[in-house]
Amino acid sequence: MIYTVGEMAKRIGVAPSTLRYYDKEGLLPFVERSEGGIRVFKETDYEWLQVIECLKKTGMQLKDIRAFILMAMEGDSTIDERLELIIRQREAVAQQIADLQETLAMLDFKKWYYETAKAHGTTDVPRNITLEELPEEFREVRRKLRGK
Amino acid sequence: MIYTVGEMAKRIGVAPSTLRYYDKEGLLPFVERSEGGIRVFKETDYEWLQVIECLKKTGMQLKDIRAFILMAMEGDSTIDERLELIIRQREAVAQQIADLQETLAMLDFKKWYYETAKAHGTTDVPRNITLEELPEEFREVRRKLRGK
DNA sequence: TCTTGACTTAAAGTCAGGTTTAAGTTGTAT
DNA sequence: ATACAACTTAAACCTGACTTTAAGTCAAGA
Repeated sequence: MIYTVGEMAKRIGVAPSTLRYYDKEGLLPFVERSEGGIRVFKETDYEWLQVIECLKKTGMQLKDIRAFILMAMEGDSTIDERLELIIRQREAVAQQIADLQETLAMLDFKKWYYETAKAHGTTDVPRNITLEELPEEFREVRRKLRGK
Repeated sequence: MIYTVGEMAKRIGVAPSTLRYYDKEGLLPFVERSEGGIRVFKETDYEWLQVIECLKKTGMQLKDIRAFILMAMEGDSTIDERLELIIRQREAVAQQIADLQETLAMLDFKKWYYETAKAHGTTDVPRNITLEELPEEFREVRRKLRGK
């Protein structure tokens, strides 16, 4: 099965202009052309696009994704380099998850804060609550919000 | 304790120009000025800046953060609205974490892929492995990468 | 008082990651 | 053979979030 740029764009869920832009930026060196110059996407190209999507979700920039793709085009001589890059990116994503979990803790505190405010009709109550009255799970996060 | 824009920027870890930009965009309506027009940050302003940083980390846009800050300036009449916004943002962050965990699974597969390639000197081995030989934990993610 | 560093503003510049436009070409269906 | 949708390119435009620049003002120490 082969696809045009529009069909493949639909399949992976991006605009056709986005795939053309990626091609222009050198991220799609594997895409071939018809006699008339029309892009022809193959089934294996779908896998490459999935890898690009995956790396994009890790927060990697397009120029770094291009470097990875070009390495892959080089063949087996770049296996070590590609492994190192994947390991670094894995660590980066693990860190992003840890950061978001901290953010979630802040939001859980704010949720409690506004629920308590709602129950009393004023934010004065949660704002002025003593450390002892504050549910234990929120003490650390309130300390952090108010500075050292 | 009071701070100038430069001191407060250092304390929260952003450039002074960023705080001036936020002020220009209406995110800092609580910041007062000296006689001569110099911004004077108070201790409670630090808490606001922490809240702004927290909401930024959730992926919220500056214009939406401004709306939240302006609501807070309105006082207790906006408690319900603010609670709803916090709940929505909490859900959004929970979703982001779930998405990143999927990405992490992809990277773990790729890590195994390149480790196996490294051990054999070629990506042919992990690429052509049968579904039965593939470690069970990676079967789902490989299926997803290759399309339905 | 004078110097100096940090402050002020408006406006322009930067960067990433696209999207849109304009003019032209390809390829399929009738 | 012709129509028409979908393709092609280069170049301009857009958005968000800053950053830099230029010209000028404030405030604290010598």
